[in-house]
Amino acid sequence: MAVRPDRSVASGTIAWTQVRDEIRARGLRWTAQRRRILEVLEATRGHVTGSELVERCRERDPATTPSTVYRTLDVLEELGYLSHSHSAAGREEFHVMPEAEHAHLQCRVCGRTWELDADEAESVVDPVARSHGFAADLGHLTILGRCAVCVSAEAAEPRLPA
Amino acid sequence: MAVRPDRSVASGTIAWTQVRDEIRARGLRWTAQRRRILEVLEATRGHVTGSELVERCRERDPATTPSTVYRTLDVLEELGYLSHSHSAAGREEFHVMPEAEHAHLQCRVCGRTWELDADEAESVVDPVARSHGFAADLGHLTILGRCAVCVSAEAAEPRLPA
DNA sequence: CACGCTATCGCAACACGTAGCGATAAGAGG
DNA sequence: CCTCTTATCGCTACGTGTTGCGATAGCGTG
Ligand SMILES: [Mn+2]
Ligand SMILES: [Mn+2]
Ligand SMILES: [Zn+2]
Ligand SMILES: [Zn+2]
Repeated sequence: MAVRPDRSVASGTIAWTQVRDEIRARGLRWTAQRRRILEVLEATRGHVTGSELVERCRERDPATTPSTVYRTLDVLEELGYLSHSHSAAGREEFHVMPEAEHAHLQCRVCGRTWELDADEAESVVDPVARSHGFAADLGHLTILGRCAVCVSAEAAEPRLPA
Repeated sequence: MAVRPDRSVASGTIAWTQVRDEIRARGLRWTAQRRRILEVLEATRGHVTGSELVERCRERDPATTPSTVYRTLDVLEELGYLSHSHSAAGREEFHVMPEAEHAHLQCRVCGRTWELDADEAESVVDPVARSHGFAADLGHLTILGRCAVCVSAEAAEPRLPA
């Protein structure tokens, strides 16, 4: 559904003049609120939650309303400028224009996360593509579990050392 | 972390006398509220959200409090009698004593879900086990995407038929 | 530039959980 | 059966989003 437009800028950076034009071209409207959200996104790297973005918008304009921010994030995701996955807690985490689609690994013990590049993510979902004809949304995928470090820490300390 | 005790009952059924005994053995307490939640779970098949369980408890006792239900669900999951994954919307979905650990496929277009048996789920997470030493939590895994039916429907109807 | 359509806004109410707190009661021990 | 410890309860307030609605304001058109 989400269309990913071509981009002429460095990866990880939103070309906001392009966003503005595309929004207008679709009969949507370029508003001060949307421009502000885009500014915040421009200054954002990596993963962010919606409430973090609301907070950052409020730093620039205390009058910022959460519903406006969340609705704009929906629009931008629909247009392909954002994607999201879910943290272990189930909360949405937005990715600002990831240079390439990637999936995630998150350790439920230490909380650290890793990104799986497109190739590796592809090899993960290959079995379901073959057996079910299922077209997985790689960017949405987060695999929860225990990382190598935490697994071996558990093995070393099977019970509380009395 | 969650310990999965041996069970002598049919799969998909909670042996609530065993839950009671295990709760007491751990210094926890067997209360009327917990018994009621167990009764509701006994009558439940497949996947359920927390709010659905609150609602079903209220049918039996209108005085049911959400926080009590959610806290009990946490306890039962800790003890290994429940597991949860997340729907496309990110909400928790509980599985009552699944006969075997299984992962999920969910179509974001039609909403249907499929269960991946343990073998298939294993083959999905095998690449990350090999390359990262990552021990994935299969029961928590939901792969979102488009099912075979919806993919071919899209291909057949590339644009709105004018 | 003024007009009109309607997308978007802010607000208030709601939904779903979570967390802290003082009161209650489970249940172990005598 | 009484006592004591403390796990659990219900309550309230909070956090994070979502939704419906009436008012506002983009922006395409003449
Ligand atoms: Mn979860
Ligand atoms: Mn999602
Ligand atoms: Zn870890
Ligand atoms: Zn489908």
